[in-house]
Amino acid sequence: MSEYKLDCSHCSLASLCMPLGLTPDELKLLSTMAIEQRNFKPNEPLFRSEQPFTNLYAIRSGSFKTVTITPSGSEHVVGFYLPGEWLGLHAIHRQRYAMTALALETSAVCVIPYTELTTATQSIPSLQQYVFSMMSEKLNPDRYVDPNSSAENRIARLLLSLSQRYTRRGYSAREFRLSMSREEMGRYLGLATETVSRIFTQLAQQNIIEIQRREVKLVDLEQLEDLMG
Amino acid sequence: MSEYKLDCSHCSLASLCMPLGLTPDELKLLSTMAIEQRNFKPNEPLFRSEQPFTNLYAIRSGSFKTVTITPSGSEHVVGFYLPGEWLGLHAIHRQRYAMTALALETSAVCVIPYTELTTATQSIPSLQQYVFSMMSEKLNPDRYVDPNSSAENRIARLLLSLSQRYTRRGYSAREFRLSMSREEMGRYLGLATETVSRIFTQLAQQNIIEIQRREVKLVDLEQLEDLMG
DNA sequence: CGAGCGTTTGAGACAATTCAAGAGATGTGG
DNA sequence: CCACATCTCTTGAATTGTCTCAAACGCTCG
Repeated sequence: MSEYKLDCSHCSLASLCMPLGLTPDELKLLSTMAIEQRNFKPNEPLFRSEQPFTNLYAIRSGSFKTVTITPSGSEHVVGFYLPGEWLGLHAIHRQRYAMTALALETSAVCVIPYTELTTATQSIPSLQQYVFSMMSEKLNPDRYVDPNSSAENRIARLLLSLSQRYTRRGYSAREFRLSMSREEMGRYLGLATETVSRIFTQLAQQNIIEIQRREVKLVDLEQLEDLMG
Repeated sequence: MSEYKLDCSHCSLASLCMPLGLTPDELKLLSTMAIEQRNFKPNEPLFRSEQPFTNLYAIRSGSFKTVTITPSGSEHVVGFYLPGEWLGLHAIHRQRYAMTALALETSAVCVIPYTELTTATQSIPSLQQYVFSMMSEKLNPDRYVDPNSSAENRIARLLLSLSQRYTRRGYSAREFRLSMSREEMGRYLGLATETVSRIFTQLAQQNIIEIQRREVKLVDLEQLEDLMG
């Protein structure tokens, strides 16, 4: 986990992570924020549940999962995070992280100190709007697993969600590499590992997807959308 | 659906809905916001899915549910809302409501025009903080149904969530009236109506709760918490 | 008092889980 | 660079929790 100084105004992900259309004055203000970069190896924690909240994190590269541990000791996956997405917003309220974030692969994040951010949002209206909007996006129902839906439905949703989010980041909408294991998908979707595996083979037999280990190809997007119900 | 002019500085719910500790100057600024009250009968819509987003709503009295309709026509309940809680935050991002909000009983809300709110947050730091905090709270994992959990677990969670939220509002933590039907609970928790009913009778037989129709009494809070696992 | 809706209870069906085993990758050390 | 250990993924068979279908009960309100 190493660190570098960064300036958002020169970042290639800025159009995703902070798409603001700032005036020169505002840009100057933004670059007073002390943004650092930190690098992570697979399975390294970004923050841990119950730690005091200080920073938000924007993903530069790689991916993360957030997890909670139930009192009975099993791990529940709360979400997956891709480049350009922010982690830690849930902790503003309690001033403590309520889950643990772990790197799914070699990854890098920008560290955004929360107090510096709120100072900036106070004088940059479009930045305030952006934070509101980003938090609002996460409140939308399609961001959560519908407990009424079938296993097939949940997996279709996850694949399409990943597809859309990769597309926004300039990757292929139809072909990508899953950075999480079957078990992690299961613990996110509320399904047994075996069920995830079975559904994947089913979808492949129906020629809706092709899948070899973690490489997926969405062959028939229309049928996949139909499965979402 | 009738309307009245309101001033937050004289509202009895202000300590819940906008607990800000404002300076006199800030209070003056806040009271320039044109807050109206609207009243609702059971099952009246507050907003509908796909309508353009203009207002946030704070509940003064009564309760609401938010629902989405799946393409196959069935209703999924996304959440329940009690006095002091805000509705519509999810719509900031798309500038459109993504669900329909319906009154569960006779209810009243404060209408908060979003543009006026963001103007106010820009000059009242504690108000900005409050909005961030409120949105952040909704991102916490205990706000969502864990698709991994058993029917018993889900119902225990819902009961305890309602209990806590009623407590904050000065009602009894142990005894309250459910404003939603078994069916609505089921559609929220991802369970059949019959399952909800069965679990309630089970919990009553174990002397963990007492329940008669919609009147609940949480007899053994500890055991109920254990069930949350 | 009867109509209608919400709730409860029972029995059979089914989707997903658990348990069990094997196949296929990936990594390590000699 | 191969051999072995380990991890992940797949497949099968039995089990189980929840759902669906069906019917009866009990409020509530006209």
